[in-house]
Amino acid sequence: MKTADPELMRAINRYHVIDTIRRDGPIARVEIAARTDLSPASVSAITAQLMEEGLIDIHHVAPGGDAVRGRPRVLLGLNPAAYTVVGVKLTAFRIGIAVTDARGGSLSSLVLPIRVARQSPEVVADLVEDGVRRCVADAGLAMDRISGVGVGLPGVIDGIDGVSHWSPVLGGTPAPFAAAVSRRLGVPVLLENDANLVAVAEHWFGLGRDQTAFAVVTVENTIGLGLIVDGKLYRGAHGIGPALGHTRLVPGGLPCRCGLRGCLDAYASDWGLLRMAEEAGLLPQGDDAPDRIEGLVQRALAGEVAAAALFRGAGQAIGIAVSNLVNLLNPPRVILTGEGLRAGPLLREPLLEAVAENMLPTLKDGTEILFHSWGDEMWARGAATIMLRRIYEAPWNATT
Amino acid sequence: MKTADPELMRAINRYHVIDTIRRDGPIARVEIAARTDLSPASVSAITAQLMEEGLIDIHHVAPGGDAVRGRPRVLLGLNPAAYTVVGVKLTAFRIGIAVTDARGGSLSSLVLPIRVARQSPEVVADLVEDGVRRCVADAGLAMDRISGVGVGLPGVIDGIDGVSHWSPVLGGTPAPFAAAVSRRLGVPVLLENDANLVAVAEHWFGLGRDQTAFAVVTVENTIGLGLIVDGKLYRGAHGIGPALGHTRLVPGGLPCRCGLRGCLDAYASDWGLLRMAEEAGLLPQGDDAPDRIEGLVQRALAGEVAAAALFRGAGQAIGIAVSNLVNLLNPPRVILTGEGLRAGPLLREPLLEAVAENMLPTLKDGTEILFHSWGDEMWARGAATIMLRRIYEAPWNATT
DNA sequence: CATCTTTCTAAGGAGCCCGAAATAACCAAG
DNA sequence: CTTGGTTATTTCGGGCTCCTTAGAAAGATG
Repeated sequence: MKTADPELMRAINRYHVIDTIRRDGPIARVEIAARTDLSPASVSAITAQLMEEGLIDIHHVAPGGDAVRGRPRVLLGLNPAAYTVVGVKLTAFRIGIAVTDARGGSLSSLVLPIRVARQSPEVVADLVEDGVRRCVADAGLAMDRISGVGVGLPGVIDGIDGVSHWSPVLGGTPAPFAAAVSRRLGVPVLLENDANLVAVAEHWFGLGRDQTAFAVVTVENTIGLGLIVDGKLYRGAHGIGPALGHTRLVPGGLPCRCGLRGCLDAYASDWGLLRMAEEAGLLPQGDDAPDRIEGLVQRALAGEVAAAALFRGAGQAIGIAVSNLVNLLNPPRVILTGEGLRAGPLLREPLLEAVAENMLPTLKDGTEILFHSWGDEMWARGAATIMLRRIYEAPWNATT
Repeated sequence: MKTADPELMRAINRYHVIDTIRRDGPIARVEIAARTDLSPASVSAITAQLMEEGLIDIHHVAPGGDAVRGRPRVLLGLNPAAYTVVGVKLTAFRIGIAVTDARGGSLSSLVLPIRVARQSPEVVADLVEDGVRRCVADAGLAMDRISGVGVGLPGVIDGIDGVSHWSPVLGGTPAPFAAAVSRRLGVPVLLENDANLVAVAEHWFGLGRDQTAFAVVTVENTIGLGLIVDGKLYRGAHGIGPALGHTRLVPGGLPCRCGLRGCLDAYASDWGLLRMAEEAGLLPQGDDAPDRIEGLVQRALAGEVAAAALFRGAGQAIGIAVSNLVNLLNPPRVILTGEGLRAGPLLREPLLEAVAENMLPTLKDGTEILFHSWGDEMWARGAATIMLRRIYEAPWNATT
């Protein structure tokens, strides 16, 4: 057990300072002191050390608060150049890679349109290695400038040990993927469920910046869930995070990849939509090429009734799952995101209706449901963020 | 924001010491020092203060650890007499009251067999007042010896502000019940969802003593859920805890008290069982007197097929909900408890089958499902515990 | 140049932790 | 009964960080 010694005290105050700078952008020392209740003297000492380490830097000098007189405030901000990290996102169809700075800004990016799911984890690790080396070179950097790699992928992922227990991308056998990639690249690698990754990114850079607890639902090839509780990523047993896609929605319903029946995934994920479309004769049997789901979306948006019904059903299913989530856990905010929202209002409206219909009336006032559409850069931030978390991690986690 | 100063440091270490004493029973100072990594000097100082405050006391003197030589260890334990609190449990049929000491030991108890649900919150507060005064007198104490009252009841309860937003006991209009009782008795009153209360009690005194995260499912007049995450009670928005009873199990299924359809409560709570029994012609229409559900249990245990089917169905429904909970949140341990388990194996077996059938195979190894049957004294401990939590609360919650 | 605000530096004081030494309590052998 | 060995607990001094206060330096305005 970590005891509380002066070192921890320093670490806590240091964390408060960094966190304030992160949250409230470029900010003057006096202002930090006011918000953290630390004395200006302490803030000065801490920021001096942070600057020496390169974690923060001087953004610019601005005239004082209300009055324009007096010595101008020196605004401090996170130093983008403090760390360079690589974000990797694995989906069934592609490997996305981006090199980002410490603020989540993208230095270079790369997409490998590869059907990852048919390859063994060792092969995937090889592909990731090649892609990362390429992308780092594109950014004009050497590998030794990279502080770490964050890999996000759907499935049951042990983010602490870096093991994929079950994933549509890496298969059903436990794969120590983080170690595999780390061995190849010679830098630390963190593996994380993609929804967790998004949750952390939302917490640092997105709609969760000012929140201490919220839920993120990702709608993609699978339906994922990330939870921030008490400002920290929620993990269940053994480092495995939460999952929404395999809640039983319809007992004895459609079969799902996981071997169970009636999962949300079978009704609302890309995978499930394709299965249902095949079943309904809308699509021929086939593999899961990315253009198939795109085609289905286009047909639905163009007004094809049967296709539209699928997306409406998916929206409703997600809506029920979200309302269950709200009834169960009552998070103050739920952020919906992911490529699966591409069907737009077609999916969104039945989703919101189902939420309204199934949420306990008592909870309606206290819960926000938000949509957040991301560009490609945002998941890279997410992957980058899980590296940053290592650096900035709140110290009192360590006390138990 | 609370800054980290020496005071916080002390508070953290003090908490670690108390927590170690709580967990590992009567324990010597050297042993505390070993487990907390604090120096013997610090442990000595902290325990001296705790003894002065009366929170802990000397249990007895035992010969040293392995060898019998040397100065004997002085074993320290929580002092039962440190605080006296009253636990109150409200259900639809009765008010249970117990006076307990700081270790959860019962000094006196009382059950008022009153159908609480038909009375207004103000009347219920009057009844609680009378019962508490009686029970405290029975214990041979004066009211000014009581440090506080903890009230547990089912429903959507804001445990921070002490407001019942929706409850089968206090109705659907927000009722500031904690304030109402506190005004009458002149002592602090905490209101809490009964499942939260049980979760905290399990954490302090029961099957969650050694755990830092687990879930408690209570099966009674309603199905409740309490979550301990990171050693703390999980609360959603606005102090309202989680709830399992109103997850949608069967879309468009049986109507539930909450106004929705297909809730778990409609299938597995006492309330739902009675409704289904009436529907099936097993029972005449009637109110919810406690003997009705008891009668139904007896008939089922005696072999009446239709009645038994109801309980099997309830077990299955709970099993699905629990597996959803596990698939969703993956808590390392789930503790099932409550009077609703009175049907025994009749309910338990289909429940465990449904869990086995619906849980993601990957999670099976990491999740324990336990049953914990309580006597009446245990909920009183629960109610008492929420007072204790005030006293012992982990200090680093305060830093954000 | 006077004024004003921010930032830095320095000194004094308080609380905590830790290590070392002292003390306490008991056992066991002589 | 005494004395030495052994382990637990307490006491004490040094060192760390924090806070406050005060003052000086920096940088801008008027």
